[in-house]
Amino acid sequence: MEREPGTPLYQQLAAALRRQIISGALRVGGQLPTEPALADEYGMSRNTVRQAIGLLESEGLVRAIQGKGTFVSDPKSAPLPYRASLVHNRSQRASGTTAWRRDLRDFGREGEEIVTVERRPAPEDIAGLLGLEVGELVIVRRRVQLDGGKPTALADSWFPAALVEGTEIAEPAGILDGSDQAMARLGLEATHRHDTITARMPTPDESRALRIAKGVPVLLVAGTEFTGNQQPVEVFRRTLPADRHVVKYVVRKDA
Amino acid sequence: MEREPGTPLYQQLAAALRRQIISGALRVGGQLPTEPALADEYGMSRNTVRQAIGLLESEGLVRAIQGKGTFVSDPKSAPLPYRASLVHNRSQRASGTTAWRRDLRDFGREGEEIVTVERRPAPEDIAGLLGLEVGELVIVRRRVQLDGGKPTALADSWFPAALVEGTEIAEPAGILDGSDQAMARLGLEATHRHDTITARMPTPDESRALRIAKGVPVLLVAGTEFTGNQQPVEVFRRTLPADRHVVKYVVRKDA
DNA sequence: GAGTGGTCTAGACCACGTC
DNA sequence: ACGTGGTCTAGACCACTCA
Repeated sequence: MEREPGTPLYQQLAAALRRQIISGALRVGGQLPTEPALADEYGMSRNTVRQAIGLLESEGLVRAIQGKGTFVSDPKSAPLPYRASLVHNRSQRASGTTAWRRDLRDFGREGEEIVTVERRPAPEDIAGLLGLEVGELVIVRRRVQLDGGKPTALADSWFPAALVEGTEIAEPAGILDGSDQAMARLGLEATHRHDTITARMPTPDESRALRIAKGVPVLLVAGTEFTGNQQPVEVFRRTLPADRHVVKYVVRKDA
Repeated sequence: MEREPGTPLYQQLAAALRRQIISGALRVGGQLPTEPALADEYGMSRNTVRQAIGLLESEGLVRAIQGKGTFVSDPKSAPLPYRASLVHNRSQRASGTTAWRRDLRDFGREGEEIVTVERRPAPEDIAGLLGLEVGELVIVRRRVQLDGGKPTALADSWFPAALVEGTEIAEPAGILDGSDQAMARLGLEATHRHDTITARMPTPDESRALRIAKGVPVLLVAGTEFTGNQQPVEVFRRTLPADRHVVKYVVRKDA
C-alpha cells in the first residue's frame, strides 16, 4: 500500500481492505488478517488498524467477533420479503393466515409472534393519523415476530378503543388470520392504505431486541388503514432490520 | 454518572448523553461540552470520550464538526416525500412534469437533474429483470437529482436498446414530463410496476456524491415497469439518503 | 493457555474555524 | 493565537473462543 500524505492512514488501510473485499481477493465469510498482523504488515499501530476496521464495520462490509476474528459479511444474506402491497383481502381470507406467515412458510421456516396488548391514551402522532383527539383511548397490539425462534421484526398496531373495545383485537391472544380480517368481522373492512417508508440507524433498544449487527439500518414502514368512507381504523408501524427484509409493492397505474 | 462495572465506560457515557438529548436537556442544535471538558467532568481519557461520541454519531444523534464542536442533530430534518405509487399516468400527462419536480415545487423549491446516457451490454441482474440475455444492449439514463443546487438523489434507469434506440430516451437531454411519458409516446405505456425497497449504509462513493452524514443510511428503491402484456420495459433504481427522503405508497385492496 | 478482538490510558501533533 | 475536533502512537489489561 502506497502511503499518500493528505488522507488519513486508517482511511487508506480501509480502502485497501475494501478493494480486496470487492475484488473478491477476500471472499465472503473469509477471515481478515488479525489486528496485530495488519499493524505489523502495514507498519502502523493496532489502534489505527482498529479505526480502519471500525469504518468497514460501519459500512456493513465486515463483522468483528471477539475471540474469533474479523470476517467478510455477506451483503445479500437471504432477505425476507415483506410484501406490503400484496396483502389482498380475498386471498388472505381464503388462506386463513397472514401474509407474513405464508411468506415464511414459502421459505421453509415457521413464524411465531409474541403479542402484548395495551390500552392507553393516544399519543399525538397516532391520534392525528386515526382522527382522534389527543388522549382518547387506543388499543395497542405490540408484536415481536420470531423467525425460527429469533426475533426478526417489531410490528405495532394502534386501534381506536371505541371501535375495538371488548373484541378479539383487544385480547392478547394471537389472531390467526390477522387483524385486518378481525376488523373486517367487525364491519370495519379496510379498502385502502397509506404507507410511508423510511430508514435510520437502530436505537440501542432496537439493536438489543432484534440482535442487529453494527452497520445495519432499520426500515420503518408506517401505514394507515382506511375503510371505504375514508375512516381511519388502524395505524401500524413495522421495524425491520434491513439486512433481513425487503419491502415489496405492486403498483397499478390509472389508465 | 454512576460507574457500573460490567458495561464499558464509553457506553455508559453515551447512555448518559443520550438521555440528556432525548429528555431535551440538550436541545436540538445545541452544543455538547467539548471533549476535554467531558473527559475532565467524567474522569476518563479523551479517547474514551471520543468513543462515546462516535457511538452517538453512528446513531445519527449528534454531529461532530472539526474546529467548531459537537452538536445535537435534528432527527426529523424535513424529509422529502418520494411518492412512489402516486405517479398516475393521467395526472402526470396533465401536469406535463414529473412527480419529483411537482413535489419539490410544493415545498417551494426547484429541482434540476444532471443526466448522462450510456449504451452498454446489460449486466446480469438488469438483464434478468428486463427479460434479456446477458450482454444484450441497454440504454442507461443516470440522473443526479439536485434540490436547490445540492445533490439529493441518484436515479438510474435501464431500457432495452432494441426498444428505445434512436428515440429521445437514448438522448442525454432531460425529458420534461418524465421517461414514463416518453415510453408511452413510443407505444410502450406501463400499466403496472413491481417495486422492492431496502436500506443499507452508503458506500464511500455515495457518501461523497450525495454529501451523506455519518450514521445516515440510504434507501434503495428498485422498480420494474411492465406493459399490459407483461413485457418489462424499464428497470430503475433510486438511491435516497434516508434523512432527506420518505417513500410513500397508496395501496388499494381487492374486494 | 494461546490467540482473538474490546476497552482504556496518556500524550503528541495536525487541521479547521473563529477571533 | 486559541480552541475545537481528527489522527496516531505505545502500551496495558480484559473478555471471549477454542484447542
